[in-house]
Amino acid sequence: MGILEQTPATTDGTVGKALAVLDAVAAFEKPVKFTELLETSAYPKATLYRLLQTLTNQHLLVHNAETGTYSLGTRLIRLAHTAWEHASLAPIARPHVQTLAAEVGEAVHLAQMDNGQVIFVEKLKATDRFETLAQVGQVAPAYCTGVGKAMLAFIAPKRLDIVLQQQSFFPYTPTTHRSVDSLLTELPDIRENGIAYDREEHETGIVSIAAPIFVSNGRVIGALSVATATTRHRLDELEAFRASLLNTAERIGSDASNWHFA
Amino acid sequence: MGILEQTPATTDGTVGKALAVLDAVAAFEKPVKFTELLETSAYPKATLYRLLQTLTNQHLLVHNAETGTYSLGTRLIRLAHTAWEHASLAPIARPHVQTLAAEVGEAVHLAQMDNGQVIFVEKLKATDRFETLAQVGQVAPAYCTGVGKAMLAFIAPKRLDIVLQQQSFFPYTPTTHRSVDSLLTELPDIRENGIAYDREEHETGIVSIAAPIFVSNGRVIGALSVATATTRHRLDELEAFRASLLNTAERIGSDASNWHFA
DNA sequence: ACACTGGTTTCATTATTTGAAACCGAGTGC
DNA sequence: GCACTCGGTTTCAAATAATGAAACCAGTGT
Repeated sequence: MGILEQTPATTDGTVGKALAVLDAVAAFEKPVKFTELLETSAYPKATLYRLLQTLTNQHLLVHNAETGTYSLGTRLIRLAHTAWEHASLAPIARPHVQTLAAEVGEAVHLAQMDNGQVIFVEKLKATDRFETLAQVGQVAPAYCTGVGKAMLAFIAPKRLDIVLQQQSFFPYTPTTHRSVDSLLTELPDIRENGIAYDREEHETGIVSIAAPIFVSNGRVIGALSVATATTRHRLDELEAFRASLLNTAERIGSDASNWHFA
Repeated sequence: MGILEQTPATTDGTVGKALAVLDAVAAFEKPVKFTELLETSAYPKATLYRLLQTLTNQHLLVHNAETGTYSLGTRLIRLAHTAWEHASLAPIARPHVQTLAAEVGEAVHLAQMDNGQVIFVEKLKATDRFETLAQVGQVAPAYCTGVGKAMLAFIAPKRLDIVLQQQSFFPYTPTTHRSVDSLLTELPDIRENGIAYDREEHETGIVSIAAPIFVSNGRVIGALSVATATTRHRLDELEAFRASLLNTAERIGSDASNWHFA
């Protein structure tokens, strides 16, 4: 496998194609008509048609006969529920995250690395009664988030290379890292302190302090952060949560070690 | 298509098989070894092997090299996030559900029908700060839940027949409906009142009052319920929430009508 | 009636999937 | 050390499913 793969999605077989179509549907913000998809997708009419049929049969998509549109099906939600419960750190970490959230009174985020991106598997905010769960499952870039950088700093060099290539370095804000090099200079610091900061790099007005989560053999399996709006706290005030944060991350890691993460 | 299909899962193509394998993995509570799956699955060694590889390539599964186990991948969580946001009632209903939850001070559940089962797309509890979101995506039987019965009472007769066949009528508690007939006798009541009750039919000590949610053309698209433990309230006390419940259901329905449900 | 647009089906061709069997590497017991 | 089993992986010809150009069907507007 070359350093730069020609086709990133090595379209393995029919399943790959079907999944690509599924993603295409997901990419639209709303129910999508056959023709709209046809323009997007690389497959000829008949093929696309059959793929859609298959996906619909499988309840991954739902076809609304009246409007002739396709949207994502409920099977995905069901699957994801189990995925989330079994494959993610969330269930293990939940009690610890809750304690931390209650203690700091700010939003606590739990994230994992997913194919170069950061995926939030838990978001809790003690003050606000509701909200939160709308965002579980959200993804964000690794290079400009606290949790992302916390993980980047500790993953194996070989994987780091790959992941770095997946970063876009889009300049979300003035402080966003705009190149691999810029990002790389920060990582040693993070490694030394075991703490990463998001200095409004992803969203203006949002800062966070993040810590990696290690499993017993030393591998990073996720990261935990306390985030706040600059209108509420300055970044250096988050420093106050540093000890609790590290502590919680530590505890989650050890719990995870005794469970399904090697 | 006969009323009773010989093969319920008409294994369409490779995609169907892959999905079946995915479900098989999901069915296990923990990371699963190749051999364990082999025993379960109907496919020969080589085939299963390749399907697993494909799924892993596609990040639907994750393969842990050290322990040689497969578990559900993060791509599912990501997909489901969008599925949940776009395909479910949840985003539309959220504000209304929140208001209701705050008002009644009890757990509010929002559910949709999914292939004969009830799938909870939102669960909120005003008192308890956290909890809840662990359960979004959970499924439950239709015949013994408030939301389930609320929907059953109003779906098209043709669909009702099919859905009824998908019910197990497992007697969870003494009050659980134990046959189609038993359930059917209750539906007219529900239709008349526009309200369904769960009289500890699914779980001892848990009762609920539920209302269907209609879209402008009269189709049911979901149901809303207020649930409580019998230790906190008796069923007839839930009656107090009836008006608010119906009101909220109504409002969600009309919002939904103006959006992607015909 | 006529030409379109949007979706569905046909059918011969092509490429993918299939699975029995062979293979491989790492333990394990002897 | 050697034969042997236990996962897991790969081979290769045969079987099957996917493909896509084109034909075909509604509806719909004109």
